[in-house]
Amino acid sequence: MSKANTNTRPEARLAKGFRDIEAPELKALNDMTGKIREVYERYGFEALDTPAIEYTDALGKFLPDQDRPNEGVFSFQDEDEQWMSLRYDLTAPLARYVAQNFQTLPKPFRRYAFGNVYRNEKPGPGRFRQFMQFDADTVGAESVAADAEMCMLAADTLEALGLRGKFVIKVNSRNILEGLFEGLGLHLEEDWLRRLTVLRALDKLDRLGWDGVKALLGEGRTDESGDRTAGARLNVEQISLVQAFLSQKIEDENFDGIAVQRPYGLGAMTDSEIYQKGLGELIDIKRRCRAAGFSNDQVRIDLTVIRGLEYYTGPVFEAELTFEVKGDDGKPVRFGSVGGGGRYDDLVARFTGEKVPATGFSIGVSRLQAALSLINEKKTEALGPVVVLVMDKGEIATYQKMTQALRNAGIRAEMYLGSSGMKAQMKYADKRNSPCVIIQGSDERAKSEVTIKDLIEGAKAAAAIKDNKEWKAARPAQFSVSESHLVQEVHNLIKRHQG
RNA sequence: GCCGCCUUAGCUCAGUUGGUUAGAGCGCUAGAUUGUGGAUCUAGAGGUCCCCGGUUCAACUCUGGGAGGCGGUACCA
Repeated sequence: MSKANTNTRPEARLAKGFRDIEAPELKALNDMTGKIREVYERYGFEALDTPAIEYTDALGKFLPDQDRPNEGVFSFQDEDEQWMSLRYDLTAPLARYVAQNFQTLPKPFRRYAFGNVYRNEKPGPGRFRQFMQFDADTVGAESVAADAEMCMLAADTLEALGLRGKFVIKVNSRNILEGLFEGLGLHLEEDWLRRLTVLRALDKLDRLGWDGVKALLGEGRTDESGDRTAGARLNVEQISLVQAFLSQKIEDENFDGIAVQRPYGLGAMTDSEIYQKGLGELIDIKRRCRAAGFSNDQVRIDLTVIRGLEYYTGPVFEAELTFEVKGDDGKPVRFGSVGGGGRYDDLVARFTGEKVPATGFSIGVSRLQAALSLINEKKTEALGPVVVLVMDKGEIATYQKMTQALRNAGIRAEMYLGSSGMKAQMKYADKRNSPCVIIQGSDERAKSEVTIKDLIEGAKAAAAIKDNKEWKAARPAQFSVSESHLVQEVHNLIKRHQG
């Protein structure tokens, strides 16, 4: 290839917001999803896989008043000019599936799903444009019992992942917030934009604190970079009402009974029918969780939980990690929520016109894994395959036979497939993290033996040896056995290293 | 989207107040060691100094624009 062609060659690069996952992380991922799956199965959810691509209208993501899809979703047109999109969550495809198979499904329908979802947004630290979710949903159950179960499922799942005492499932209800809006005099029809702004502001409470949120509720806020965010233009009385409202203590420390402490002046707001409905839901969920043996630390009422803005209609949940980890720069890393969900009673109705109650919980697998990997800082690297060295190209059949014998005994093994000499083969095995290499040159062959070199022991021995010649003469951590004992000896060696 | 910072070897980064052959560490390849990975030493390969235009005798350096990356913020089912 001449130099002139250089600029026509593509650059080998990852698409922005996407990433490669290599063996050690893949293993951790598989372990983790296995544990989640086990809990979901135990709760009685049924596995369901749906495609990564759906028709855009089925996902409900066309821009308002336009025949173009929402910018946040990856979309393209097929040859019929129909818009298709990569799924951005697992709930919208579920709604489509339920609507399509409504007649034949058992109701309530309870399924779990696991897979990659895609969002066409600016990636950030720990935020990618492809990431994994693990969802469980109950469709067709109106009872708040179904919501309570979601909280239990979430708690049990995080317990199963070894996070006992390190997480909390926070619960709130949209109906509570609806009560707040009624109290503020913001009505659904004429004030929906301000209501949205209020929700957005409250959603930032954990990051900005009350000072920042108050600014956003009022006139707006200018951040450090000089970017201006418009506020909800509430007046001072309204803002302090919001703060007082959200600071209500709904539960006492022991939660033997529900103790509602109302700050002064909230009477009118908390008397509303919709607020009482929400309060009833929260108390019901708490009672059920307590009865099922979940503690106050595991499932807690928190009126500041907002969740998504679009489709939730009742209780909402958020799983949050409560421990702090310092990043490479020594600054604490925020994980935020690693999962969430809630009741969405209108999603299937988009297709059928029939209102179908549903509630679900979703784990952000990728984010949770990032958090877990910071706790278990030392990730033990998995052993690679045993490598059978090719000492003599004329004897490849013999080497292949040895390799196959190891494989048949359930041992990961491979014959060196490159074309380099012994030294390079050793380096290769080292890089593969092989437990040992198998050597049979003419010396061993003459005696019908093989040499097994233990790379892990060898590495330890090498640490003590300064002089290379001496070390090589000693040939540490290797031994010869008769050909017939090869499999057994390798088996023993691997067993030793796996503890 | 908005604001700020950044872009020099595979990686992490020096450097040139604008001057001729652009450096280091790590990594890689090879040799010292003709059948032995990880220590040590030596050598070698590897660069359109992000791209396009402008100023200049001269641009990797100054300037204008663009792209990409990072961070904050906004949006986020």
